[in-house]
Amino acid sequence: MLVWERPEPPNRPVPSPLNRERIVRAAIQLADADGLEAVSLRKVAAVLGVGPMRLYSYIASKDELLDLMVDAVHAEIRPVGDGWREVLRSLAETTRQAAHEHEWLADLLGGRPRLGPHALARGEAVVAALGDVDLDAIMPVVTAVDAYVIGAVRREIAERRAERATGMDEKQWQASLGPYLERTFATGRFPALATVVRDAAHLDADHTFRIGLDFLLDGIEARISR
Amino acid sequence: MLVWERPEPPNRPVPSPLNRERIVRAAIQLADADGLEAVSLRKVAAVLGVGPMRLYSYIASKDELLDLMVDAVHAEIRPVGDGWREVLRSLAETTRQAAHEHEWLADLLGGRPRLGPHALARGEAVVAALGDVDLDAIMPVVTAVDAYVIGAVRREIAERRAERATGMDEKQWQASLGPYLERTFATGRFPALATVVRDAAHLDADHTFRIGLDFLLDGIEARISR
DNA sequence: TATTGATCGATACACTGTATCGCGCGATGC
DNA sequence: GCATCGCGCGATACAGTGTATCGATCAATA
Repeated sequence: MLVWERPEPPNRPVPSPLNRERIVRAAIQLADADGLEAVSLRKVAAVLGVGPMRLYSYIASKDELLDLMVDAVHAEIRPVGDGWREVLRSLAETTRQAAHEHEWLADLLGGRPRLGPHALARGEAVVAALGDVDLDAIMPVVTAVDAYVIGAVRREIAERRAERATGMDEKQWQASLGPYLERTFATGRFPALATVVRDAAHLDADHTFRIGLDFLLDGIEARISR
Repeated sequence: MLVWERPEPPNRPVPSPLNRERIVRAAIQLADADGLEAVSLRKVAAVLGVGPMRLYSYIASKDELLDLMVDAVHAEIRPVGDGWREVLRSLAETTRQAAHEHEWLADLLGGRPRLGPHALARGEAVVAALGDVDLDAIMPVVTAVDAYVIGAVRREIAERRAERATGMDEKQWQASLGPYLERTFATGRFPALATVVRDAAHLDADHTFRIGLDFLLDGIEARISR
């Protein structure tokens, strides 16, 4: 093809000044909008106006990008309060809140060791605020609270998604799950479970989370102050 | 191409009698051997000597297959014991054990509502064994224990994998993580955390799990018998 | 026996993460 | 100032994914 009919190379848009922060922000933006499965290296690169391979100068794999996303969110998690109990409660609540703002976090929490700077800074803040706790008790206590929060948040987000999947509101959800459970319970194979689901009081997500957390904190208190 | 040179259609291997159970078993076998990312519909189908599309007569999507896998494992989880405390402890321990036998379970636990027959049967067994607990307290209590177990197991498996990834044994792990943490702590940005990691007692996975579980059960006991 | 209907699975599609490697550009040496 | 070198970038390629489509095939029916 002759020069004349060959188009000039597009005058490169000022080569996007890239860095990990911009990449991670783009990825988080995609995940916030459309969930974790909307995060592909191609889409992230597209948001940044860049070819996919460009990202590999900054990360070695997609998993690393996910690690960076999780660590970035940990920058928002800073427990506050006086005394170990308030600190741990705050740790749990702020983590849960972060997962509400970034539902994809539920998919990632607990999936890989958190060794990034922001996660470590969070750990530092927690440990520093736990000065009134015996040194050897700190790790088990924080680990236990972390475990509870990870599991509780996962369950909560999973349920929320399932609700949303059937229709938009709780009505549709009950209209679709209710009948299934009703039919299943009608078989008589789960009498005790049926009684609980049908007759026991139902708590909303907030209360459920807090009650479980109270159980745990009560138990910790009993052993700590012993 | 003339008939003469065209090969006869292979005399069909007795069309594999398929059913969900066989499909799920094949998928679990793959996942046990090489992790969840080794489970693709093509590979599952190959194990069964069948085309990939054949599976869609039995499941509507891959997610459904994963749901079936999780439910199948729940058949193994049957808490035993006398009194609510033993039952809940057994529930936690057997779930953890199942995750040790099927590490991929850690990736799935808590990710979707568990409404399958085996999961419900597990729920029935738990609730039935909790006859000594107030009806309205059962859901919150079981939910809390479930949350703790999900989070604790995820953390534990994640750490185990990270260890395995660096080398095979704990030596290599410490040789690779240790220096990183050492260098990071050397910056002086995480003094409290550094003290805990360096000076506090370190518990193994079993103890960590049990201590957290004890915290929780103690807290539950305090509120239940009130 | 001819026709219909359902069923099965090969093929195709859009998309993924990432290895490869030729091109083009900036820096270096003459 | 010019030629050469080296290197980094990113287009292309590859192997794999989940699943929609739809033609061929076979059993059941008229």
